Amino acid sequence: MERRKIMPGVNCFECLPREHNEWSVLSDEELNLLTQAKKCRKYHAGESIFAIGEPSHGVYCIVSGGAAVRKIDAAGNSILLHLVYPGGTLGYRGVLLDEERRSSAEALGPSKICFIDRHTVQTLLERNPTLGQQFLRRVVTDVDDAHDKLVRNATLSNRTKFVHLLLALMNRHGRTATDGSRVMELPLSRRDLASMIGARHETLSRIIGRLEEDGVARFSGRTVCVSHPTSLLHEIRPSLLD
Amino acid sequence: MERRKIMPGVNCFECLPREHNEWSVLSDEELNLLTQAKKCRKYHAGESIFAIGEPSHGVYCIVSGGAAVRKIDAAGNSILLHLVYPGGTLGYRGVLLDEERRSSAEALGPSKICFIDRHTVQTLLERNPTLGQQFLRRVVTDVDDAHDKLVRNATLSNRTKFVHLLLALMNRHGRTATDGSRVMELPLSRRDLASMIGARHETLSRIIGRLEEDGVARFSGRTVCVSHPTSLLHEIRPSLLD
DNA sequence: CGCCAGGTTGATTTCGCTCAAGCAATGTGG
DNA sequence: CCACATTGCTTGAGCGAAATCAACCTGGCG
Repeated sequence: MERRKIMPGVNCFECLPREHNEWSVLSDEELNLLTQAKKCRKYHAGESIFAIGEPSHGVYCIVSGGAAVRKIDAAGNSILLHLVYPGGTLGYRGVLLDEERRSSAEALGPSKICFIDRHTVQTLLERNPTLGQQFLRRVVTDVDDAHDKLVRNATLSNRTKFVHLLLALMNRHGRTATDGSRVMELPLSRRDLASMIGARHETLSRIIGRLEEDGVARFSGRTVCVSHPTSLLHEIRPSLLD
Repeated sequence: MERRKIMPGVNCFECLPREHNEWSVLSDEELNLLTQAKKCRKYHAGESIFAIGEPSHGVYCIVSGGAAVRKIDAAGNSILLHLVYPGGTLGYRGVLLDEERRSSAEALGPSKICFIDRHTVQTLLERNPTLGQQFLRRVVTDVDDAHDKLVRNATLSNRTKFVHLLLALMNRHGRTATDGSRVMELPLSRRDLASMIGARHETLSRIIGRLEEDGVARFSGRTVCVSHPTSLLHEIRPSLLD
């Protein structure tokens, strides 16, 4: 039998990531409602959060860990759209439009993620208009990010797109070593990394090889080391044409 | 001297496109406020609505005609992001995030477009929470569209992406002739069409040539004729592999 | 008339995809 | 414990799509 991994102890008052996202505007009374309604769960790495075609029962809030959002293209290829980190909210599309899920999500690593059912979301939105404003801000920044990605995809080479991705991942997952170099453990397979920049995994393999040849970064399994972080920034300069 | 093309006669009660968008939920009193606050203007084809770097003073509502939204990539290339049609709202990003414009917009053809200043938007949002919900729905569908575009860009060939674009444009601008063929006047230059699919304009030229060779469509200046509309749909099938 | 913007066409090269093989790590059933 | 599949990654060879560089054509328009 599947044992429910509900964690009753956690409450939203003490939730640290919550202080910096859309739920920060709730009153104590509303926080009480949220605490009782939400269902917090631990996910293990790679575990599915929701799948394409499911009804959208609610939104998910990342407490710790992270999540990856996927889509499937017309030919059946899996495309990794973006990653969500603590404080981020997941799955609002289906809930707000009252439609089936059109993307899937899975835990990036061991993660704690709260589920908030559609009814509670609706109630809170009606009771506290400020929450709607905050949600609006989140979604607008999401559309903004997507547009920036579209622009990059339109003109950049696979190599440059990958360097952009590396920089973004390094920001989230990297540590600065004592000698100033940056190191991280990649949270994704090469296939997924490739899909994020719209390339085949073989192509990504070659790009990685070339980055190593050029001394930009060193890859060993899922460990990446950039000895001179500015080399990455130098890569994405549009060859400054002044 | 520049003559202001304000049109005082138009009021939001009679605005037809408004009945089907986020502003449809306003009360009579709120509609009065909107009618008095909004500034309606006629734009001629290609006229700038707002530009990158400007402060975001308000949102724009398309009454008739249309608008094109652009971004500039790091190398200075102009990328056409998407088109907005009557009933659509423009420029909400800068207003809701209180930031400078990061895209520009221009009239697609002769257009009537209303301006609603940030203060009025804010007032209406606070006074009528349902408006916020409606706005939320609009922005969520926008982010959804952007994600779909990202997925298409990740895997499809330039030719297929262009066929997708043609279909979308045909839906908006096409007429069905007596013999069942579909005809439209392209609202955009080849350069802009190319930028929408992330290709060079030379490449688009060749794609158009090949589409004509293959009998899919005929191009003459800005006029496009698709004699058998299903041929376009047949193009975008992922070679149906059961 | 010359000039210019927008578009087409050609020649060449580069990039990235496809197909294919090989390899290491991991798992599985006998 | 071994034989064998499986999965994720790398590498190679060949090819095709698209970018690049360039010439040239057309229709405005001063």
